[in-house]
Amino acid sequence: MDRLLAADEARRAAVAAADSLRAEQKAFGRKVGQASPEERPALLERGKELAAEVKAAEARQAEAEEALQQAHRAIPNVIIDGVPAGGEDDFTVLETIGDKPVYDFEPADHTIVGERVGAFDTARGAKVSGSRFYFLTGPGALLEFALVNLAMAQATAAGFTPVVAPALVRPEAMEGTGFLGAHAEEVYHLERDDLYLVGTSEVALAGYHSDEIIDLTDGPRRYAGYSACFRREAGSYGKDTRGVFRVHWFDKVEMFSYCPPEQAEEEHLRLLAWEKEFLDKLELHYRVIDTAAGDLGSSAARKYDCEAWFPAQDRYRELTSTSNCTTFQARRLAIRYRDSNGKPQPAATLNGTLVAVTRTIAALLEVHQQADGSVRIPEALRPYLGGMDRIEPAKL
RNA sequence: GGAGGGCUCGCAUAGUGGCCUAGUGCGGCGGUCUUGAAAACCGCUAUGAGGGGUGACUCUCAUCGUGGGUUCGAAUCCCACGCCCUCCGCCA
Repeated sequence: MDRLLAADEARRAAVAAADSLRAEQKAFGRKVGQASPEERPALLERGKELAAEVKAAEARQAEAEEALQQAHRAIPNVIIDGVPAGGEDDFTVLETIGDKPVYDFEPADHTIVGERVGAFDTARGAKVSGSRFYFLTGPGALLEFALVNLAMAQATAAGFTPVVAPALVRPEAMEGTGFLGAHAEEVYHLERDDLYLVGTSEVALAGYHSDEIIDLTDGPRRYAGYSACFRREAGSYGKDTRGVFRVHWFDKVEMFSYCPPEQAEEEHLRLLAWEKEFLDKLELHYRVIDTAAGDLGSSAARKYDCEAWFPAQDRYRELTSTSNCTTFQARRLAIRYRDSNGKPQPAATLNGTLVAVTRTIAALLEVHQQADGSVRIPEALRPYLGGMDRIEPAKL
């Protein structure tokens, strides 16, 4: 913090120095313009000196501004009061919804169920693209579209603007959303074109209103973005290697909201409520956690995760996650709104998963499997599957 | 991939080295006039950084797509990049 204040002080002084020199040069320029051709050569000597001084002052200004930027970028977002302290395991459980389902047989891992009903093919995924890739096949492919359509229908009904967002973005968007900080190793980069593959459409949806002053007088602006998502999964070697639980690529519908900072905490709870509504429709048992400060990443000031119960793993695993980024992303991306005085101010940005397709399919297969090897389709999803109420085991 | 044209303060446009402290029109906002409105007239009209006043305000600097360069001086000249448009090629 001290470093930041010092850097800002230095920048202010450098700017003031450069400003006054520029003013002097400007006045001098006018004098030269009005001078007669005979008078000019004598004046130009002084002009050269002035130009050199201005140049030097501007260099110092640029340096001071860069230093301040660096100091700023190094600092992650400020955590909201009440967020649990500590690391990954120090979360607080806020609530638990539903009861653990009871099985009168030994529930199989989602990988087994998926193969049994022919929902995906990871062996051929690996053959074609490498480990952590897959083909969704038959009922799995249909489930993807059903889940996406159910999510988009819910979001649209709630007033979100549906969006299909680009999966490749420029460095500014990646940097501005905070993904080149602590999570830089997670991100795919295309060197040749200097483009990044997004890990979430949050990146594109935040970039959408960058360098804009948006109108928030009618309340938050909400977008539901669908895109492919790519994650290197560096540092997770050997973790969740089977099936489609943790993969390098998946499709996702993401909620994204822009609102005035003072409304951000209530908006965060609304996003959480929409996530819960969706999980309820899928008839899943899950809990909501308040992620600890050490596990927030650089952009979030608070993060709630919904973790569904996976019976074969006998664990709660993250299905959705919603972050309140307060003004962190908006300050970097120049996303502003006019406050009640008409003055531009950084807006707050928030995001939340509606459905991360493959992981949700994994949950559905594992949770709704039946003794006969079939998988029951939750009621809400059936209209999007032509009325199908169960997936039968594939032949062979 | 190749060739050409373009990017100016909400929109449209003027501006080819100093009188640009960026002009004009439209739109928008406020006012005068009016019973009310229209018209007419007057004023205002972006962003950032910094300074002055309790405040309505006011002053300085920067910004003409972005970044460099040339020059005493750049919207204007040079280079690179981004984006848009037209045509050719290729393509789902």
